[in-house]
Amino acid sequence: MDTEQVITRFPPSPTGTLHIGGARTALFNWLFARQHHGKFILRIEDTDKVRSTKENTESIIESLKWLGLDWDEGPYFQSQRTKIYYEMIEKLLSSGKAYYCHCSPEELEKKRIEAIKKGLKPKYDGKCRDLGLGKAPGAVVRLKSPLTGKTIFKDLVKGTISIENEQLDDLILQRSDGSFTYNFAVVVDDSNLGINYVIRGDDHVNNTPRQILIYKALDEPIPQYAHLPMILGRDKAPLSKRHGATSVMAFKDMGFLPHALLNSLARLGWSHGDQEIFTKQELIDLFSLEHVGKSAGIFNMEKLLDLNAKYIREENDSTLADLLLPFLSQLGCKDLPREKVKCAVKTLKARSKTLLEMAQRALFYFQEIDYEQQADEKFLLPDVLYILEDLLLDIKGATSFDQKNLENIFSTLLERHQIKLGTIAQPLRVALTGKTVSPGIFEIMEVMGQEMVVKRLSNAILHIKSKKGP
RNA sequence: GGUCCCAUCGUCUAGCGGUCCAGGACGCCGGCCUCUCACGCCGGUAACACGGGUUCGAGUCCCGUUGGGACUACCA
Repeated sequence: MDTEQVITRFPPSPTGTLHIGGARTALFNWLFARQHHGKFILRIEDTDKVRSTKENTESIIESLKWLGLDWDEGPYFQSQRTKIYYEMIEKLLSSGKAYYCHCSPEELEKKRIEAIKKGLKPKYDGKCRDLGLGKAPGAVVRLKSPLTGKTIFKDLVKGTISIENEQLDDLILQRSDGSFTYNFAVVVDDSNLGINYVIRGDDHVNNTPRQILIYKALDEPIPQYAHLPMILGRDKAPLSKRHGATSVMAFKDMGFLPHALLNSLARLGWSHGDQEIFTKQELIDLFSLEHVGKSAGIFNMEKLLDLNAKYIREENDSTLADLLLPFLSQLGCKDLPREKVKCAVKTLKARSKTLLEMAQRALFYFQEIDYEQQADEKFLLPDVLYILEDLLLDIKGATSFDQKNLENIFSTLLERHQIKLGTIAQPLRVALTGKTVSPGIFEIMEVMGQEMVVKRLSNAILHIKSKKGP
């Protein structure tokens, strides 16, 4: 009975797409809810009519789905919940916890500037606080917050935080145009939806006391708070657009596996001893707010890359082939035979950090090749011509084309010419792929198949001959 | 300016007074493996911001300094 159900929430604002900071906040809320068999609610904070877009909302939802962070309720839209806000404003007004203020923005701005000039805190002077003013055009509703005392709360990651109430001013709850401010809407929504754990970014710590005051005025239970440290860019500045691709969808497009991103996000700020790799279930079981660090961190791209490579290596070929197809298609290879893609994947999974990289490396299997200039100059030389010609004969005569048989063909060829594999491996590699780097030559020949190998080898031979010139 | 928060290798971090001349991971540098590149394996590089306390003993507790960040809006 004492175990109240845990209810968390993720409230993105559709003024932009979901970036990794938001994604981590969502992840921690999701983990916490899942671990406690509670509820995770999605709420879209679209009260900023000017900057919010439908596209962003859709993109955020798509990102969350891609990451596999499913929600139990919502998405709720703040823009559709105004009725509740009106009711709560009424409640505060009638109980004397809030009041109308007739001060004009201009008047306030003037006072602000004067206060700053005098070195004072630029807060509202409480002019209309006890005037008992009524509703009027241009009036706003302010919270009548306590002038003395302290507001204290126990943050689950930062510890006890306290602030003198005199530092806080009578903040506006409802604007003169009738719309509601962020701090008010959040409290009303969280309270209304039964949110009892608020896990959010560090940038909200200073808002928390203000929000607690609203809860108190509303006479509603105050949730538990956990403030996560910020994620910084390379330059140690808070993450923003100028740090390049930070949106979750950009990571998808770069060829990252959702779980790799999730794992890497989880380890930014949270830790479980020395463990680096976690399955989703482990994350759910082991996550703990107590082990969330207090200091901001820089997102480590190299580490993500490494994790992604690890997960690619461990993923099965068939799944990878499905994931790879769209990337290949993007690069101009459409309608490929899935089986062949799967074989290609097998040769490339240990050497690709992202799906995009894998697709690029796989291109020679599916597209006409060009010789890289340096590779051509260094390896496609007349002195290996006779070996390649001899090899071509063997290849043409091969009755089966699996790796085992290819290796046999080669060992007799090497024997016959008294050479080592090393002498023809690179020329052959360039002949077949156009590059000096590729999976093992027996692997790629098997995947390419006899016909393609014959063709590329013949082309290379002609190419070398043409070089000898007249 | 005021208020609040933060501070261990380049980066992410372990560390909840002695087991730490500080451990793991990524990166980087060597080596092994080897048909190239990877993978894998082995080894190396590198940090408790500074100054005072408290204590028999401090990376770990307290205070200060310095340096970061957040908030201070009729933005969210």
